[in-house]
Amino acid sequence: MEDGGSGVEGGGSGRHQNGTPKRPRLEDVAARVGLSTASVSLVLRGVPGPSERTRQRVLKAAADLGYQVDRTASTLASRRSRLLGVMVDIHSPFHAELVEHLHTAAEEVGYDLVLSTLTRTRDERTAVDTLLAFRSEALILLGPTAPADALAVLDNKAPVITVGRRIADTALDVVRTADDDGVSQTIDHLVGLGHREIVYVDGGKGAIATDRRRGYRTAMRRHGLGDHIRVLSGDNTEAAGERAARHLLDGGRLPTAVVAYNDQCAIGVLAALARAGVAVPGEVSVAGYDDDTLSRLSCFNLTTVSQSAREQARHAVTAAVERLDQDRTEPREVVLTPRLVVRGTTAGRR
Amino acid sequence: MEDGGSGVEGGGSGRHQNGTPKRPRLEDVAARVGLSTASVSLVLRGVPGPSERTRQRVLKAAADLGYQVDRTASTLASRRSRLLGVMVDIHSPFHAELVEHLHTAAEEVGYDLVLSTLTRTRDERTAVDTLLAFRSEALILLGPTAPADALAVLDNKAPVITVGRRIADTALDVVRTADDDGVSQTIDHLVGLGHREIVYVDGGKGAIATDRRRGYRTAMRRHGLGDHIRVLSGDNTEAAGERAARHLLDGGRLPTAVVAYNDQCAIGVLAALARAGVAVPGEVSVAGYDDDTLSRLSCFNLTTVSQSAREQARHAVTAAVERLDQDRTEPREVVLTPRLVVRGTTAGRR
DNA sequence: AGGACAATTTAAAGCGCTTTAAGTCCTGGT
DNA sequence: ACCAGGACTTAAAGCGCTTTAAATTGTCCT
Repeated sequence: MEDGGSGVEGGGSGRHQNGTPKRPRLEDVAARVGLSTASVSLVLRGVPGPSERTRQRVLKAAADLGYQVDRTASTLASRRSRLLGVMVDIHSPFHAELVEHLHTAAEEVGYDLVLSTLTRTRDERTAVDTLLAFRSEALILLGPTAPADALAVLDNKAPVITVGRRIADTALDVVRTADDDGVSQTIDHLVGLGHREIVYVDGGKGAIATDRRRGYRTAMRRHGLGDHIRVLSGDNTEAAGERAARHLLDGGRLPTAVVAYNDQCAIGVLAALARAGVAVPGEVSVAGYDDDTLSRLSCFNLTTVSQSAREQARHAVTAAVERLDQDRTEPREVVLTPRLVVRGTTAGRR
Repeated sequence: MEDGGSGVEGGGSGRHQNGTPKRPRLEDVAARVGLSTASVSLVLRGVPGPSERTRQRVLKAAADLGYQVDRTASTLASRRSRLLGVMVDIHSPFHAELVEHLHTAAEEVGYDLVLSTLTRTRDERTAVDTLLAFRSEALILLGPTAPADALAVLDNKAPVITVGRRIADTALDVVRTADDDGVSQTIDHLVGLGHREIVYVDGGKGAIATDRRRGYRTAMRRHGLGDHIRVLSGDNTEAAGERAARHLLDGGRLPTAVVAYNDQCAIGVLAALARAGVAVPGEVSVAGYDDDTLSRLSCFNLTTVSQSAREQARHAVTAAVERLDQDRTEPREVVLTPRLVVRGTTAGRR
């Protein structure tokens, strides 16, 4: 009861004016309870040692003062930021999902996230430099496009965990799904429904596109449909899907199914077919990839492939923690199996 | 030429192992050129004073060492983080756009951004605490839902700039667009095309929804169409749009135009109408709000209202800078005029 | 040569916290 | 009584940088 004063500070007392924020420091809390900053620090971090009585008083004082630890100071002092730097493309719904799960996974192991985003005017280099400036202990890069050797150099500054992209023979940690497997599952599904003429709309020359295309080819051959393999050029846009579909429509005979590189592209296909009066899935079945928010819209209800964001996020965090706290040094590649999500755009042959 | 050594450090020399990152410090750079850390600091920050020769040598040494300033240390030492904390909903395409412009605007005035996102398990409180822990000098909150008084309390810790939401009589800075005006423009457009029976699908009870609804009512009356006012309950989801449209379809007589609270909702309307074989815009015109990525998809090509993300972002950063560097203390509210984007879902009455 | 003055450079004191080694107090045991 | 040992506390030394006041040079006059 010998505490000097109590209760919340007078309203508005801490108002920032003339650039004098007056944020309470550890020392202020210490003074309030007549203890050293060392003890207060111990209590606030939950380190065992301080007595129960001290603990209570400190906690109360901190709450009264509205004390909040200053990360910059504690990072500097402890030589640990407990921060995982995450590079994301803020326009990607899939990245959004990953970030969501990264947050919960990181929290469980006592780490925080700092996000740095790619934009039209902000390249990967800038984004990563920002993460490093914050003293991130590890870098989780979502779908980086930088060349493998650049990533390897980066790895010298902080462990790099690449998510969603295959990287040939490097010492980096990689978490991804088997893209070829995903497309393969789609083909199996379609063949199972009786389809034979299945066209694939390509996604360009990236590592991911390459894998998905391979998955298509391999699966077709496996089903003895090597002669029906047909790849139309395209990319990850709706426009590409439309173009491909129009090409098919102009070509006279339509295939019975179209598998697109991703959902955006698939939706372009869908739009073009609808405009031409072709029934989906009545006359033609269509499938995408990514399980984008788009694909779930009831007006599309697109059959697609889900990439298990949750699992990828957890593995990425685990990989980081192993590097940081369990000094693992050999690289690890985690390849997850994607999951086919059958919705309304695929059906048996008429 | 008296520099000790030169060129890039041996490959992989800085490898982190056993948690010993060995990141170069200012002192290392200083030692390399035989100067004090004070001089190096001056050069690296571009402060005038150091001679040209010193400048060159320091810059080279820093580059050779791969030196990168440690934000935590400089923030602590300078008592300035030059950081603007931004709270975003990472799933929102509109926020994504805002962030993109916030980045460029902030960079122009020498500030950096730190992002903190809302997720299903991460509330506004947590997000804001994180921003404060990083010592953000101002908080830019995108579409916060916290009550006005909670925001006012927050404002005592750092200037708060609320974006995209109206806040009644507080001392906070607000940047937003006139939601009522946006809907109003849509109505004007439709009336101009000859429509009279225009139904509005509501967005619920938030501040934004209220404004938009009011815009609808006011505009209808202004055109002498008070008798035709008809508001269907709904929310910000596709499902709500479908429900509303089905209600209209079941009701027998269709209106000639439907204006929805937002694009998601409008797309639900579109889907339901399409399923029922109603031609858009042939029989019924439809309009949304937000100029969502969705609305631009050629398969929707939705007439909608754009919220000028770029301008809102610039104003938000300006407001923050005025508070921080030009000690403005009176609150400012910036209300921008939204812009109607006429696309393919609205047309003259048949 | 001597001194005033401008141009550079730097010593040193922190920023707000963590951490380690060193206390300070009590309890008991003997 | 006295001391070992446990339970708490705390003094003090940084972390990697910025910043201010002061020191060091160099330059130019008279």
